[in-house]
Amino acid sequence: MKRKVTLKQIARELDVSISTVSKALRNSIEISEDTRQKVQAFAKLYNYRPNNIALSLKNKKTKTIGIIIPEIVHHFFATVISGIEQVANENGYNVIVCLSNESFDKEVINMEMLANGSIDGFIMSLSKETQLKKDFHHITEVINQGMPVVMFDRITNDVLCDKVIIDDQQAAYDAVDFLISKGFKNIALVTTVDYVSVGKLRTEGYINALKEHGIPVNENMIVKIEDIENSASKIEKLFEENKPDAIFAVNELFAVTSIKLATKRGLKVPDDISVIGFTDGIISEFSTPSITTVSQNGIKMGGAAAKMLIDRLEMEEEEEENEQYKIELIETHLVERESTATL
Amino acid sequence: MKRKVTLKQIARELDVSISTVSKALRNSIEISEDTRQKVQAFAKLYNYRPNNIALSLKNKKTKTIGIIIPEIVHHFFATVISGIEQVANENGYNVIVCLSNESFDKEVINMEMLANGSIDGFIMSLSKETQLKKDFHHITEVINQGMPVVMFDRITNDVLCDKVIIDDQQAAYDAVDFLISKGFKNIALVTTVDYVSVGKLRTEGYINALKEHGIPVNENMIVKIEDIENSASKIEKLFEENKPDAIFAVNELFAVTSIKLATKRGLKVPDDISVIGFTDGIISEFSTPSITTVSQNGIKMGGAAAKMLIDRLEMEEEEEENEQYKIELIETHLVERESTATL
DNA sequence: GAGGCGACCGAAAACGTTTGCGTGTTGAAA
DNA sequence: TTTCAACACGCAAACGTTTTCGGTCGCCTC
Repeated sequence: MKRKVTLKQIARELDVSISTVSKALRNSIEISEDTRQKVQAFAKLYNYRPNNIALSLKNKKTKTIGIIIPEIVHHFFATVISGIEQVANENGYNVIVCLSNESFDKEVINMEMLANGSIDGFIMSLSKETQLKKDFHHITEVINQGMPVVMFDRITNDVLCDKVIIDDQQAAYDAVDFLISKGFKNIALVTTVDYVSVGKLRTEGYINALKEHGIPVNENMIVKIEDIENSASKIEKLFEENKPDAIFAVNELFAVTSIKLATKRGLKVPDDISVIGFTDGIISEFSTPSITTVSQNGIKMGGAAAKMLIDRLEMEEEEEENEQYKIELIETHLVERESTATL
Repeated sequence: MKRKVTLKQIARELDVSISTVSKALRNSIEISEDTRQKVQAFAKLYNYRPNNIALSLKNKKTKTIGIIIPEIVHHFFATVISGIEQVANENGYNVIVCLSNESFDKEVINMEMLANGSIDGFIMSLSKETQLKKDFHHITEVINQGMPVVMFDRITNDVLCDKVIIDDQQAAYDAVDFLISKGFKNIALVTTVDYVSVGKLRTEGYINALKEHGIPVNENMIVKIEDIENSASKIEKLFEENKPDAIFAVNELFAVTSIKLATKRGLKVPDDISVIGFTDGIISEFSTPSITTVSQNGIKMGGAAAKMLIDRLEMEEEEEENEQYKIELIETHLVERESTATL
């Protein structure tokens, strides 16, 4: 077992000083051609690689991005990470991933853990609990210490920082507008409870679309789901009492669950009822029928977030002063599949 | 913007030495009660936290685990990460994730990047290209430098290290055995190309199950898929020429694709044909019909891998010498859903 | 032969910790 | 008054780098 070789060891072997070795390896003109060759040959032979930790300490830069998300077993978040990782890698950064599991406490602990020098900046999406508590002190604290933060998807306006989002309201509007253009008038909404920011915005988009087309909003057509496990009865009640001819669901899990329950009642999708989901994930693509959905490009979101963070990290001090926080909108588009028909 | 405070700054403010501050914070009896109080109060006020990088450099431990996987947009790998992260977190470790995107080169680059001090050990699953090339020098090199590696799922016997796998052959055998017990005799296999280790093992399990029940193995009933995009024609040909009454697919993507193509031909699942998949992911659970599958507990695999790695990392030197490499088998079980019937 | 210059190299500081050991001050015992 | 613990604290090294600032040659110039 040959341990990693250090500058000091090379210096000792070759009977020169540490600084000479360092300079020789970086091709400094201060060092004679002769010594340079010798050192480089030796370094190559012993496969010398500078120690990242020592470099980080010296440069006060870790070249590492911290990601804090609620869950990773969730196609959308996985695609975002994928997008972040790609851009990060292209720029010589690594990513370190922490999961809050939708818990406020774990989000705080993870942030504090990483904020002590392990990373250069954060990319994060809020946990449900954090959104519910509206307590963002852990984030503002980190920002106050000079560590940049980029929030995506589940954001809050109470924190000043760069953000990457989709226009949830517009996207929802477009989806419902699409249904209306297909001739549906009895359109139900399956959404989250209000404190989930994206759920709320999508709900607003739904309402706006109906209003603009002169369709009255019926509160009974709006189902708010807290917990997917216990959602069945609420959705079944919707079918029973309101007989919608179309459903707009704010995520793909709600969409596929709605389809399953509809099928169970003998309703055919899309012949008897059309369904549109949100978030173009595995489920929408592979379930039968495949689901028409608002595609939210996670790769793009992640990439944009990473780019924003790295840009800020590599900004000169002067620029930093007069740089405003930005909000980047990632465009969405409707992917039409089998779960929608024309009335 | 108040920058992070260091020992040095506290020392200067309080007019004591750095070592006094350090010892006071660690409650050393060397320091008087008085000074201790003063230092701790000051540290608390300014929210002092030791710098992780400096600690890493000193202790030669980063308390960070490197994960290298082919993809993250893949439910199974996401669950594994989730399992790793949980166990790692409980033990005070962070995880840093790198994706090889099934590329040998990227796998090598990522490993080299992390091996230079950034992490204490690796948990990894091989990329397809690496499995194809059978070139593992980057892994053995890392191990030779004294950095522990735990491989999971896509492993190789050419590298000596701890491993976490499922008994792929047995699990496949059980799945096919289940189909046979339901009365099926015309069982097709949709699998990967041979160099993917798990695909090969599952294929062997399929063959064994048939043989043990005296069912002849028909090569035409075995479809090997290289690329999911171009798989349709091969599977369609299978339906056309061999009319299987059941299909065993070695992953859920192959299973759902088979179902889709069957449905397209007018075959009803499970009335006309039964399908069993592998890997219990989102698709199996939510597609219609939901898919009977061999459940491969990613969370458990990840947790076991993390535990093995951490155990080894925290082993004393003496133990380390006579410690053998272990292979841990994670049990699988069949989840029966709607895609299988009794003949 | 003195001064200057360029080529080549080393010492040391710095990043932020921890820790073994040395040292000064005190109080009490002799 | 001397001696010796005990106590409280500081010094310095160490982890592995990079980089600034000198320093020592040898050679050239006048």
